[in-house]
Amino acid sequence: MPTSSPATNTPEAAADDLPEQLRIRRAKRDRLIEEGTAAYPVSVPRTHTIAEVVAGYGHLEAGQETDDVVGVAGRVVFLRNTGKLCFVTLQDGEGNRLQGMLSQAVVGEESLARFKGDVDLGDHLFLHGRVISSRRGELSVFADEWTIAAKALRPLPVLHKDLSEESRVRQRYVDLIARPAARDMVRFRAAVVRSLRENFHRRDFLEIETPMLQTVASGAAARPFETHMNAYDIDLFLRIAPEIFLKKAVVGGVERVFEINRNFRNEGADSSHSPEFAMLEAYEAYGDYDTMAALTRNLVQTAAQDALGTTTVTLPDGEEYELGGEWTTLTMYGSLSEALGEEITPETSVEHLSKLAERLEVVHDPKRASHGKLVEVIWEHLVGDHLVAPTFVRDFPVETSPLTRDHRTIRGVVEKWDLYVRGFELATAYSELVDPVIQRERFEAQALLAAAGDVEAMRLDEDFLTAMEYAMPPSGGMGMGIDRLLMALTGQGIRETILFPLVKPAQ
RNA sequence: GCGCCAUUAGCUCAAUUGGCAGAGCAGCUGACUCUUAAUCAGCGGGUUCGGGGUUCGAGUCCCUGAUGGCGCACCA
Repeated sequence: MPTSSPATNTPEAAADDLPEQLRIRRAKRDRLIEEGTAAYPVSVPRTHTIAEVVAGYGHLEAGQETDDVVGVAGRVVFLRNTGKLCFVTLQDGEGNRLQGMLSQAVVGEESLARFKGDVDLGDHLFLHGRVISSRRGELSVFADEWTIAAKALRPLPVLHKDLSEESRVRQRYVDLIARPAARDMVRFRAAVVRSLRENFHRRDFLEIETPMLQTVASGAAARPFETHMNAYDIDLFLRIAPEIFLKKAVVGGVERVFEINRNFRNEGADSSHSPEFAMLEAYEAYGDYDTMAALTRNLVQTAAQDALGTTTVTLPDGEEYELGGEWTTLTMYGSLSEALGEEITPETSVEHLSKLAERLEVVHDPKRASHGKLVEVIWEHLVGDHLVAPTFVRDFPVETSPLTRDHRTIRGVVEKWDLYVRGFELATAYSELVDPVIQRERFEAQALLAAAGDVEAMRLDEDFLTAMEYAMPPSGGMGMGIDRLLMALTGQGIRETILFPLVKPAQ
């Protein structure tokens, strides 16, 4: 039974309501402090990281000892308090592990007894001593001194079982301690984003940051989050896309530009949609959707190579997915016509498309049925849902793409592609619409949809049109979901790729 | 938004037809100078997600709410 000191340091009697294990840990902390031992020292005299010791001494043979003395620290993830020789395994944030050995003959009876009584799984521990290899060949620090570096008040979860999916996202810090795949994802994501940035820098693209708080949320078809600014007493929106401002930058002469930042969409959340998600957008003056396709393929393949070391992705189920080489290109009308066995063109009537949709039992909102909407819905059903290998789908109907320029030769179609990877949309690109007169007409068409009740119709940004009237050079533009790129490179769901995904409060 | 499934000890999970709420790890006490998810002896630990109902009796059945997972819808 722990010598429960008078609970002078315990804030409230509520401590009595705590589960047994938390009460015991709190009592240990209080006792340490009362005895004059820091439970949370300001620092410990660390000389080496765990990784450095592993790298420097990993070659030791079983039983081999050195006289090299190190000070190391890490989280206790394994503890074996035997009689006169104790074992403890320390882990760093990357999951590197190093064993400590504490012998009564070296540290003395009193110190070893304190070690057994004070040190728990989950604590941060400092060890000072010689680097040796145990008789069983485990690299170890043979401690002559030890100190608690930070006392854990909560027990670690079982380390050889995964946390429940809910705990993983609600307490990611615990997930990171317990699950190697969670640790790997953090570093993998950083490597991917770094690869993207370096690739852009090599191409002389400038990275800029555009407003997140906007008076009009435009640039995409989506419902925004709303907020209010007190100082100006105006309603503001969290951006749904950076597109409008990036194009303004292009007008101003920032001719190769990109941004990697967060978008916010007030819509459903599922395994491939998050209310806030990281987006890459890039614009290139004097480029078009073909130069964007080449750029995008290089960005994805280079990121795979940089972060993964290969363009062959191994999915969680063990299957391999190839991102390397050239990618298939389809046209939307061509692939749809082929799948249907009849020619579908931009001239095909809404009535006929509606009948086709009905026959194929494609669900769609009849109130929003337009030629473009129907073509896309039927295409997704017949073609898109079955695309597995990386595929560019080109040349979309005009109605659903208000920011894209008309195709240079085909009437009723715009120069836009979507990149599909394993059935989801990874990226999209346009030959940007730069004619301010046509752009205004497109926005007016969207306004009609909005008036008819389409909450996702694109909003008009007057200042954007003013900017266009100063003339924007012919340009290509591209957008890619960073979280989706991580999904493509790992096969994981979007919530695993985001370190701290939004979760509903448990109440 | 709709449907299905889940929620039990610190963690991961059991509990037969409605009949004494359990295991492993973790914890506590003790033994052990080479342990690796150690072993051995012993001991604690529960608002069975919240609220209501049926019943002699509810973890289990019914209603309702919360959270999560999956599917559908929505998401150019």
